[in-house]
Amino acid sequence: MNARRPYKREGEEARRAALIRATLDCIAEGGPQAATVRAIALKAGVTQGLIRHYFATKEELIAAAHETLMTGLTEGSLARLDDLPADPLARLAGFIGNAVSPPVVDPRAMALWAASMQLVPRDPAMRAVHEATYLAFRDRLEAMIAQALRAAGKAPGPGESRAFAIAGNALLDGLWIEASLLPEHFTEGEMKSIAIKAFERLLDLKLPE
Amino acid sequence: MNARRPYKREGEEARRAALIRATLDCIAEGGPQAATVRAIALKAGVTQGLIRHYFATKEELIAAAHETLMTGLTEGSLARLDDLPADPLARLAGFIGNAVSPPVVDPRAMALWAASMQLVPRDPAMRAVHEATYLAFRDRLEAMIAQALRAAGKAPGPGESRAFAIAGNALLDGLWIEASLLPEHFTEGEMKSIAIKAFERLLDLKLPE
DNA sequence: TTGGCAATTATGCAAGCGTATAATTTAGGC
DNA sequence: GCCTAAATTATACGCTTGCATAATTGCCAA
Repeated sequence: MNARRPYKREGEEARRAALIRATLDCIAEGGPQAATVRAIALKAGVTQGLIRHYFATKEELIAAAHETLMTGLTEGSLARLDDLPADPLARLAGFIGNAVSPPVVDPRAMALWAASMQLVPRDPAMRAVHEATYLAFRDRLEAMIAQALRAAGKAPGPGESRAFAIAGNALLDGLWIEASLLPEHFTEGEMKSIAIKAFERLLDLKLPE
Repeated sequence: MNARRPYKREGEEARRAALIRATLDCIAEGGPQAATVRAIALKAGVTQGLIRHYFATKEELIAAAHETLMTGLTEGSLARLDDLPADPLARLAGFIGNAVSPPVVDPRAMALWAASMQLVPRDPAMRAVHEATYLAFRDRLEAMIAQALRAAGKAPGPGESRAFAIAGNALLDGLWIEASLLPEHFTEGEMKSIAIKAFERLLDLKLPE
């Protein structure tokens, strides 16, 4: 008579977080097709039935994992801003530097991001999450750009600010992808320098560092 | 007594090409998980058993499809370069405009690209293909930027040209992704205008159109 | 100490998957 | 016009998947 596996009760938050972390690990290691209910449960140290207790469907778990990933990436770029001087130009420069340097630049994160992008066009939930996180990031960038320009006495026109944010966001996205996908083609310092100089020319600003 | 489905014999090349095309269609429409043997066979207008007659395993078919996709994308972008005007400034502007407008901007291409990106960090062959196509594209852009700058009497410094190409490539990639992923957030004209203006400021150039 | 309830495990199921193999049809050489 | 080899269809098998449900266990209140 095999004894039933012993277990510990965990708070709802902790369990959900553990399941999401296990999901992201599975996707990062073997792609979305490797993130089966059984594999996720194994990695999280629970049995598969528990997943359905916290997420009505696997799709729901995947969407939650995507949201966690994206907000994590966004916050990674914003996290160390508090260490920088309040000067708007230094803040913008620091933000740009963070976005194209480790730990934001990371092959694992890149693989997860690519997996998510693939789902966005056909899964409404994923699309909504992407839209929200994309706009949140872009709005932060737009505000920072506007403050930096004002600090330099070059207040942007109404539509100009939006265009700067769209282009700046695209620039950071592209550099992040390149740095994450082919890291040995660039040194960390080079990427940072290219990003800062590109923003300087884009905004006609002199940025510190 | 149901009659057995009638069929036509096709040349090996044609059948392999049809199966690969059907595979890419399936991936574009429903992601890799939708590219099942049965779905591919249905879309190709054959029965599933035939697939194994041309490809020993499904993995082999997927690999062939990815190779076809990547070489097709590379050749497509290189071919479009020849259709552009000879004047360096108009040439660069036209190239930028094309890169952020249909048919280059295309949800199907985006989905396929995301599926490939996902494999790059894990699969050395995919990584090699990506590296080669990325560098080929970037080198072409670098040459066009250098010619445009020279035409405007602003020859770039040695390291400057590389930095412009990396940043410009990142900018185009990012805008292409945004436009493909959230098309209703931008009008075609807006994206084109943003891209051209961003390059004008980045390179300190006046571009036509 | 002990109920009781929610958290967790355990088991089962139907559907879809890739693959194997046998049966049949097509097309071309003779 | 038939005969043969290859192309294609048809069928079946074993496995994995996501999901459902029953059985058990851990924990907290009383």
